[in-house]
Amino acid sequence: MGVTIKDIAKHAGVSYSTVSKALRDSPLVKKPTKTKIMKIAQELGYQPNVAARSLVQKKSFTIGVVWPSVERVAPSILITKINDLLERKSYTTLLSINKVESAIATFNRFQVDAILVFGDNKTVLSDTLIQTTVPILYYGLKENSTYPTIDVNRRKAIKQAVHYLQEIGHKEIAFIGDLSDNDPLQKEKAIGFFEAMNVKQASELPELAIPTNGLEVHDGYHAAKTLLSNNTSVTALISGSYDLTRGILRATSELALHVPKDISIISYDNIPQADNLEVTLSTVGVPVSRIAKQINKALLSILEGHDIQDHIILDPELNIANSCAPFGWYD
Amino acid sequence: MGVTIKDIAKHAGVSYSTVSKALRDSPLVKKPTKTKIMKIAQELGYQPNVAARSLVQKKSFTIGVVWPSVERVAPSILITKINDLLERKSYTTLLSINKVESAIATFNRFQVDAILVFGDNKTVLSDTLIQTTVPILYYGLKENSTYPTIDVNRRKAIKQAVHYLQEIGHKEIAFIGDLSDNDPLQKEKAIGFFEAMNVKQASELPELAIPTNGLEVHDGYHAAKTLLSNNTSVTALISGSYDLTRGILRATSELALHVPKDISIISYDNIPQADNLEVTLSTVGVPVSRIAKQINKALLSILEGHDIQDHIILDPELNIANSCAPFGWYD
DNA sequence: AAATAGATTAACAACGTTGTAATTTAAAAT
DNA sequence: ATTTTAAATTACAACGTTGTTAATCTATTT
Repeated sequence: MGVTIKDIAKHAGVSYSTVSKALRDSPLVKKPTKTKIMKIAQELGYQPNVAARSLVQKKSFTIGVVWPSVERVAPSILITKINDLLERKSYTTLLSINKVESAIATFNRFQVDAILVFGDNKTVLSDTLIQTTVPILYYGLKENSTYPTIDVNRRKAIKQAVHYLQEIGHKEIAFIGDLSDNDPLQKEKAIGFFEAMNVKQASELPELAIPTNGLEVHDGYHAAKTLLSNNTSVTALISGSYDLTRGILRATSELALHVPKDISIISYDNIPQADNLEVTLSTVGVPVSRIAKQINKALLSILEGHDIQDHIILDPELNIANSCAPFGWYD
Repeated sequence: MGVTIKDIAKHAGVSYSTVSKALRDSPLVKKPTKTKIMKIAQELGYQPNVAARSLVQKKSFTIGVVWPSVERVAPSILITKINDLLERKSYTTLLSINKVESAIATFNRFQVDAILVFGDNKTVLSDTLIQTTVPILYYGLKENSTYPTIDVNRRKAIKQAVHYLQEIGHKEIAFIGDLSDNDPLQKEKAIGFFEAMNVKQASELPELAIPTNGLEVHDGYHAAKTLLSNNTSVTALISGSYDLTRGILRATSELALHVPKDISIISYDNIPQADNLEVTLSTVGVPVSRIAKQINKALLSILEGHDIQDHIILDPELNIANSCAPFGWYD
């Protein structure tokens, strides 16, 4: 069925080992023969057989990505970027949406050169449970992994937001986000808020820590609407996610509140601005592009056989745009 | 590095070909030896090498899925289901998020047994452009593919919706959806509406064909709000997508309109009900589970070497729940 | 006890590729 | 013209697995 180097060899009247070398652009074969062989390969539509190649080379130039939760949007932007970055180094990425263990087993059988696991804040990745000869990199909650891991400091991000707002004079700062104990990822953000506000838990800030039922646009809308209809003393708002923020902005516009004149808003976020909202958002978080670069770097370092630092926690950055104003600025 | 059958052979004191047979559960090897070998394989953590196996068998028990638009939610539900279905037949699916051509090339090199391409209503899949020895199945707009294809009859779906509403007495039926020419997928739905209403284009139904700017929740909300605030003669609504419907329902609830008392709503849809909305939605469309089954069937048939019917267009079905009431029912 | 059939196991080529060693060819130096 | 040296090509083993064929072993039958 498929065209092999032997077929090319016959057509070119050379040995198949010459063909192999020619196609890999080895200096061991003369230019003219090389070009002749290349041309024939082209014409025959030759595709190198990965199975055969990786069998002898023990390398497949492929990265396996374990991605158990296809539905989430944020990681898909990340994976796209990483894919692009790796492609430039002539690596191919292959995704599996199976359960972590079975995905890792599959990738082992396929002899991928490295495995990148996207953690979904539930699955714990412990080296005692997993059998792999392929190096693994984990992107997700550091607490969930005993492998080299890249994580994001969400707690610090929200703290930064609080401090920034305080610096520009705000006192009554509210946080809208998932305050439940279910999602450790979201919880980190809440803790960041509590710590920055010098309290231990939500109950100490009943009017400033606003819980949502979920992370959808509507949840933000709802929370903001109830908050802003009741408590008018709040001058600044921190949103736990981009979607929540979109809902919040819809609420403010319905209530005829101007951002940042009537209220300052800063959003947790690490995805590039998708919509064109009325205001450009001030945000805090680690930009996806930086996460992608970091993962890429770690991956390449692993591929070169280096041992990498076990846990890398990325520091968030403050991105000041137009959705915050100093307290009293418009008075 | 990895454990091979030769390692197992040494430990067991048998030849490696016996090990191979034992692991494949061949009747050519005795029970006791078989179990002994199995046990040793277990202990050593043996993982069969796909490269070697597929090299000799010319089969990899793997399906390559080309998935250029990771972000979209609908296909991810589908891919998950297909993955599950194939897993039962001991096939593994591997996704690529690269461009169609390069993804197909990759999968050819990997010698996958079949390729499933998810069309994203832009990319055309023409066999004159693509080089592959691996059979391809296309899921997407039939117009975009010269390969065996599975598509969904969106036009018919909307027609069904109109007819159903007419049957239960409605006359003033509006359609909320993307009416632009950009997205051929959405356009099919609009055409379905026009045909069922016996007109040629949107301009003939200025008050019933309501265009949206996009397909997000908010777009549905906006369209419904303007429509229902102005034209009160409309008694039934067809929504072009599930997200739009969610927006529409928010609008009706804000306008204190009761569904289905004040207005009947039927939604185009082929995803399982995600949210628990106030009413259970009457929908029309091909259920994902059926699409998944169909794709699975086609795939398996291809894998067995059968030639399959070139284009399969799935017929939508009407799913009657509680969001529609006969005209005048509550009078 | 010898012959024979049947059941197990072992040997080995093959899959398509690469890297190394061996060979041939061409060029340079005598 | 012959040897030496370098360049270009070829031969061949190896990667880990499977399927086929050959070689053992073990009962059975005579």
